[in-house]
Amino acid sequence: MKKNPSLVDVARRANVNISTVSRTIHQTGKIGAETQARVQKAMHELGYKPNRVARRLRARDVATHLIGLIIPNIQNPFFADLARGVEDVAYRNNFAVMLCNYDEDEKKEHFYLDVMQAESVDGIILPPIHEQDPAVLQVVQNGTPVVCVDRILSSGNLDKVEVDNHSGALEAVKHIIAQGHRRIGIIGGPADSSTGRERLSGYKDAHASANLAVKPELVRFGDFKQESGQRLANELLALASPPTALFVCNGLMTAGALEAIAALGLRIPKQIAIVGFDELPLASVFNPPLTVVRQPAYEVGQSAAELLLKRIADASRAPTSLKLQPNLIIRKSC
Amino acid sequence: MKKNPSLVDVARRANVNISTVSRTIHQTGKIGAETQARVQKAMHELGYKPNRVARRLRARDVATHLIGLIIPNIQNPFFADLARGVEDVAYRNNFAVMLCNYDEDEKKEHFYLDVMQAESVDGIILPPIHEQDPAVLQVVQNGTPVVCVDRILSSGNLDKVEVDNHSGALEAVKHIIAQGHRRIGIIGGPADSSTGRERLSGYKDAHASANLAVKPELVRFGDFKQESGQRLANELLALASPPTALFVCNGLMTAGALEAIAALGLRIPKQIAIVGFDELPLASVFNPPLTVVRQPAYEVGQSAAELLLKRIADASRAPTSLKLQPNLIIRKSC
DNA sequence: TTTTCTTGTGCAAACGTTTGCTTCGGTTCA
DNA sequence: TGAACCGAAGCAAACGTTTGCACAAGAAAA
Repeated sequence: MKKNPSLVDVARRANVNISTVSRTIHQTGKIGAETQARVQKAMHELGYKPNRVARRLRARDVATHLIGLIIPNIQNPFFADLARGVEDVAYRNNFAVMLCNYDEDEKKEHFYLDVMQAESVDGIILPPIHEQDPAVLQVVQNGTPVVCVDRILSSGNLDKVEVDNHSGALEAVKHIIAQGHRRIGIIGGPADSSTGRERLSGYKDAHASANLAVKPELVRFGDFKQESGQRLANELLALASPPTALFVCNGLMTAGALEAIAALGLRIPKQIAIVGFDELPLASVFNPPLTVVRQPAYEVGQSAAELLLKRIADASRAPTSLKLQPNLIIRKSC
Repeated sequence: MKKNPSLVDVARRANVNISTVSRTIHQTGKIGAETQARVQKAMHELGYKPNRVARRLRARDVATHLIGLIIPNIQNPFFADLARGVEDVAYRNNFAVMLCNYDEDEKKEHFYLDVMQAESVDGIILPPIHEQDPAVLQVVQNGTPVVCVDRILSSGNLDKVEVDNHSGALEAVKHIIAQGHRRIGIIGGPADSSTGRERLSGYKDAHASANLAVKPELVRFGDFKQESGQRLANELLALASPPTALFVCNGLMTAGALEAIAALGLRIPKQIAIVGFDELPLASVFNPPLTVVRQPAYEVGQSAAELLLKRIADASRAPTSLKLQPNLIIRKSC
């Protein structure tokens, strides 16, 4: 294992003290021009790369150029897009991103939260697993900047970026109703997630504004994974009087529901109409093309990263809360 | 910023030396039973969490439980699956994963390679951007364990996990030929990537074994992103005598090609048949369901992580090279 | 000439670990 | 009664930075 050159090596070669080298790198303090040149030369010759670990250890109070991103599931295209948004902004600002998946598993979320603190990242971006997550609050109290995305935390005065789930769902279900549907099944998210709740409330409000009663048997709660979409769609479609349209609250579950529909041989939209949350890679070329609520996932990631970077630069700024608008893309599935 | 408790705090509270605390944690050296108990108690009361940064700084020669994963694009489902494979294995072994996207951009790849070395990760998993990537070799020479996935490095005797691209493409194109097609367009990957080359060679060999000539105008090279799939499909389909079938060398480009086909209003498979590399989320419920070469992406990630962990544990083991088989899933698009 | 600023540089502490070495009391063995 | 050993715990160095402080030498001010 060849050791990387350190400050000491550079200093020795340039015949100066390590502090001079450090100050040359950071342009802090007064250093004579020709000394700087000598140091630069030595660094170059040795191929010196600062050791980020040592830097982080020493300077708790200084930006270490590392942020953490903890997401439920990288296989969900929504989060993949979001992650790209975060990463692109980070890269432009010379930050590295440490990305972890918690897979909707609270234990895993906590493990990664611990890891990130132990790595002393400059800040963390995450969708909290549910609205009162004491572990996240704990981190905040420790002084680590946190930006919530997608899902929010009920307590805690934090920077956050969310999507207007209520209005997205409202618009979608209004559209479904406008197509003449009266029995509309919903495959929702977990009841304790803010996104799940808000989308459900949009569904309910759309019913209310059309003077339609919500039928409890048409309301199901999934876990945002594909399998639950399939299972719940099957349950709904097996009802004595099944829904004529389905509103599915995320992309993966929509894919699952589509599988169920395909297996049953039902025709879309005649026998069963469907509107899903989240754009999917093949949605526009699907046959029929899918009507979906498109979330600006990439932009959510970007904004969150920008907010986090601002907070890292200035811990005292007032928390900002952004709400991005989704948009209903009407195609042929409803 | 509340400071996390350190070894010193624990030691003070338990009335012992920090070394005793450290040794209690790692069960190294002889520590009396009641001392251990006292230390445990103190750690618990203080909520002590070891500082990973300090640990990494101190112990260059000891596993620091952090591995790096550098991938071209997290928005490509193949890599998302692969990443999950890596992450699951890592998590089971108490390793954290630092994930970065280089977006097929060499400068970005190098930036992240630098970052990971500077973070002194225990090892790195990556698909090299092309076959002779000096930066990667440099890292290897520095003594950092590296496992290549998906794409390989021509020099360097490394652990690697690849997919049998040649046989996957061969089988797929043989199937296309067996369906009666004689003019088969290929939308390939970059010519300097091993995956691109191998898939192309499978395409050629399938032609050869059927005594078919490869028509140069039917061979196009994309960049594994969606846009290029769309553009090249349009080019191919605009030919004076267009292909009757398309073989598309990755999932994102397949989605792009599908867009082009949909825009042209062509019917699959009658007017244009299509087989793509990579399974896609909606492929099985697509209309018609897509015939694809499924790559065991998750398993590639798993195996790579296992290999890397083994190498971290024992630097002197002989490099292992794994080749996983893809399988052709015949559905209705060809 | 002496005093007071600059300017450029070095010294050394600190961050939180891990670990080789030392120390110290107590057994065991001759 | 020593010599030799052993088990338990402490001391201090090291990892590679950053940074407050000290210091020397020359310049400016008195």
